[in-house]
Amino acid sequence: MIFSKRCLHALRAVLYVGTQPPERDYIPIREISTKLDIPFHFLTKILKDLADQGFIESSRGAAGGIRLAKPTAELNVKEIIESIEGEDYFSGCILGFSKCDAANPCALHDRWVAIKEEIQKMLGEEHLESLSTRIQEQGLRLLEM
Amino acid sequence: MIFSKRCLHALRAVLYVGTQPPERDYIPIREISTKLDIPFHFLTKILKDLADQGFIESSRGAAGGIRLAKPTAELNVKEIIESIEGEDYFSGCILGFSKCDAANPCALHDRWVAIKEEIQKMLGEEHLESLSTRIQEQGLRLLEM
DNA sequence: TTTAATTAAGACAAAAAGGTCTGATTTAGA
DNA sequence: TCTAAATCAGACCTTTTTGTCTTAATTAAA
Ligand code: FES
Ligand code: FES
Repeated sequence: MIFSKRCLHALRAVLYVGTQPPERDYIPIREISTKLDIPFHFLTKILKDLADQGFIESSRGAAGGIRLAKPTAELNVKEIIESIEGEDYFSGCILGFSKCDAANPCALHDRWVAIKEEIQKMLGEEHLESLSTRIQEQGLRLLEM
Repeated sequence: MIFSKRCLHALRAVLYVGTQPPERDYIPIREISTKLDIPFHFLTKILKDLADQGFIESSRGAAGGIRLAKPTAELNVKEIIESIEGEDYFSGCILGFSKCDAANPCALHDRWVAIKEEIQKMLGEEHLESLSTRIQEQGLRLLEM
C-alpha cells in the first residue's frame, strides 16, 4: 500500500493539526511545513484541496492558517485518502482490470476482495480522534520521516 | 493497492505465457503485446527486466520470444511484484515513515501490520500455477483491461 | 548464404507527479 | 490607515513513469 506523497503529506499535516492544543485556533501552514519537513508551497496546494473538500478551513492574513473543519471524530482516514487518491482507490482490481467485478473476476479476485474489505474496514474505523489520541498518549512518531 | 503499469503489464504477460499450451516454446513478445494490448516496446523492456531477474528466458531471432524460466509452481507472485516495485514494497510504513518499526510505530502501525502480513501471506502463496489453473479452468479474464 | 522474424539497446518524447517561485489578496493588529 | 503575516493563484521547473522510434544483433529456416 503505497500512498502518493500528496496523500502522506496531507495525512501527516492533519494529524499535526489534530494533535495541537485545543486552545490554538488557526495553525500557519509554514509551521506545519517546517515541523514536518514538507515543502511549503506544495503543502499549501495540498491543503487547499483538503479545504475545498471540506476537511479543513483556512483563513488568510495575520493570525491565519488552517484548522479542522469538523470534530476529529468525524474526520475519517479513509475519506481523506480517497479524496486524494480517488474514490475507487480501495475498490479497484488488484490486477488492474477496469473494474473489480465478482461476475467477471480476475485470478486473484476472491483472495483480494477478502483483504481489501479488511483494509476498508480498518481505515473506515480510524479517524483523526483515534489517531491523535494514540499519538499523544503513546508518544508515537509524527515529526520525522 | 495500486501497482504500477510496469507491474501490471509484467503480471499479465507472465500469466499469458503461463496459460499457453505446453507444447508452445518461445512466445513472441509481439503476440503478447497484441493480445493484451500492451505497448510493444514498453513490454519488451519490462520483460527484459524479468529475464534479467531470472523469471523468464528470451531468445532472439526467428521462432524467438520468451518462455518461463522455471516451473509455474516456482514463479511466485509476491517475488515478481517485489522485483518490480522494490523489495520493501510490502513491508513499508503505511504513513510513509522511513521504516515500519514496532519499536517506533506510527499511529496506524498495529492495525496495518496485521493486514500487510495477510497480504504478504496471500501473495506469497500464489504462484503462476495457481493463477493459470484458475484462469484456464474457470475462464477468468486476462485479455481485456 | 540469404532472408525474415525476432529480441536488445538506447535515444527520444509525452504525461504525471512532485516541487519552486513570484505576486496578488486578505486579515489582525499596531 | 498602515503594516506584517498569512493564504491563494498560477506560471514554471524537475523528476519519474510511461511510451515511441530507430537501429543493431541474433536466430531459424528457406
Ligand atoms: S476482479 Fe481483480 S480483484 Fe476483483
Ligand atoms: S510504523 Fe507505520 S505501519 Fe509500522
